[in-house]
Amino acid sequence: MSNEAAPQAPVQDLPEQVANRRANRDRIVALGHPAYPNRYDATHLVSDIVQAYAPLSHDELEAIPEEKRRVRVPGRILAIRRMGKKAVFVDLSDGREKTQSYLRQDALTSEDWQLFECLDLGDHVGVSGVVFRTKMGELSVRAEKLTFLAKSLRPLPDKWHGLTDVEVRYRQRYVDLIASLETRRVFEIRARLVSHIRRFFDARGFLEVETPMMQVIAGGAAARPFVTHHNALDLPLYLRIAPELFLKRLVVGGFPKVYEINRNFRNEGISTHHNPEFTMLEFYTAYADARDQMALTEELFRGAAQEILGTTDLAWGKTEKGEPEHVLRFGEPFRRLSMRDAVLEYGAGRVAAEDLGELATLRAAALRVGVESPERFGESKGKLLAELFEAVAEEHLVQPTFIVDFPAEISPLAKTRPENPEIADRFELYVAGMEIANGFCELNDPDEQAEKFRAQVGERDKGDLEAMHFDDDYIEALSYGMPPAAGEGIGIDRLAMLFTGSASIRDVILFPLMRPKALR
RNA sequence: GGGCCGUUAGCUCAGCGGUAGAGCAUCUGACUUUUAAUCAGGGGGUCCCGGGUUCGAAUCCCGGACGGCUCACCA
Repeated sequence: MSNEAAPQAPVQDLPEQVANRRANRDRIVALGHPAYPNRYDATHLVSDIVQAYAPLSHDELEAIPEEKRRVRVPGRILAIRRMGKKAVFVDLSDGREKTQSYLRQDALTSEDWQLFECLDLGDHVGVSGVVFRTKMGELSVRAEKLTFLAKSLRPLPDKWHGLTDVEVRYRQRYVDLIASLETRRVFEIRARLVSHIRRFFDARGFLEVETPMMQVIAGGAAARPFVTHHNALDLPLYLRIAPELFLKRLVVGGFPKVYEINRNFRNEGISTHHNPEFTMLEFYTAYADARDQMALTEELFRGAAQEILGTTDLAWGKTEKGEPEHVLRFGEPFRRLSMRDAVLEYGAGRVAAEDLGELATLRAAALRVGVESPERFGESKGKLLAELFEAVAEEHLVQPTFIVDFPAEISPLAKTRPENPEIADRFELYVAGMEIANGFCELNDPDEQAEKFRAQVGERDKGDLEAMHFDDDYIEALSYGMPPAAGEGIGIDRLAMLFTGSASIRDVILFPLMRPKALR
């Protein structure tokens, strides 16, 4: 903003309400008040007043000496109800709760009354006075002194309908937050979720770490990265698509339990389930396998729901009547289903067991369920099975379900089952038709890992932009010996969607990526 | 990227070929315990942008911008 000349429009050219507010700000300054003072000596926030005094009746309040219920409370003005020239009710908000203040001309100095005359909806003020109940029973602060705290130069959204323009809600989240308690609730729940996760892992002896977000090789997942450049080193760098390979280096280094909660960046499409930057929890447990991680995951989700929402039954979706379409039951054991069985169960009538054996029959089945040009997945039966799964089963996995027994071909960082080298010891958790978590027993044989990297490089040479690079340094790390370990990634944004009943990932990200409005 | 839908006052919306409207907000006036306060009156518009059709376009057609949903891709 500072590099462009932003000429201030003449007052007469401003929108009417902005011009009025600027004029009021000038008047306030003329009355001797700073327009934007540095501090206010508050005794209570609005919520503190509600908490402390709401339980008390009119008589109980009056029984308390006035000097014991004298407060100084700051807040944003959300409503002004004038009762003639000499009395007025002003609603004050701290963002969370509201309380009203009763201003009488004869209880204020004439200077303070003049100040009141210059106030607009949205301004911040401090009210000093005595807590009481009106004859309508409303908890109020009878103002004795008024302090100006900050001017709002723009009008707030409609007090009744709020802000419904989705675009403005995302672009100007601060306005959304002012206007919508529900939006505020979503982000409070998200914060409590992250906080719960930290406490959960800390309590179990996991060490929270931070690993590079800028990487020379963007590894640990199949995705296209963002590219950037370090000037002093003249070095191309990638924003990470996953922390995985660094976290496992730490397991090699002797931290048997580590976790990280941080941003990943993937240069791919945007949708109701995808934002280019998203928050991922990854955690690694030495000496554990996929089965152990699944148990830990159930425990984490169940405890979080109980603590944050007070129930393990989560409402999801809305019917036409406005009732929840589903109740996600986190209290019951999560179903476990092999990818193969999921395809057969949800593709019943379209896909049969004998289709899954040969390349040709897999391709035919894929075509039948709507996968376009299945030959683009090459000769990989594993990729075709995964495609079938996504086409046929994914959207139906509403209740928490672990999909297990992934094809080894699409799991280049995972160990295979001891009894079957074609099946990875891997799982993904699906809830509400979304992939929420992905975990597996980590491949720790450096030679086998090198082999799988080479196969990935082969895929990349054939044009798969999401195939992995060969990471020499990671192979070297493994060659020092990594204990058996299982790892897992959990998408925090999607989990927050489940916990808040949000249909779009943009509703749980404060500032989702938006295309710039216009380049001037 | 494809399809469908949306963009009108600060906000929420109506108007869909014939002089641009309502509620809230704003301004003026009445009211010293109201709470979506009430009552009376006034002001406020690049109808997203650019073309076209028409005597006449917010409205119809074409192109574009931004957004939502959805399909494709992904986590």
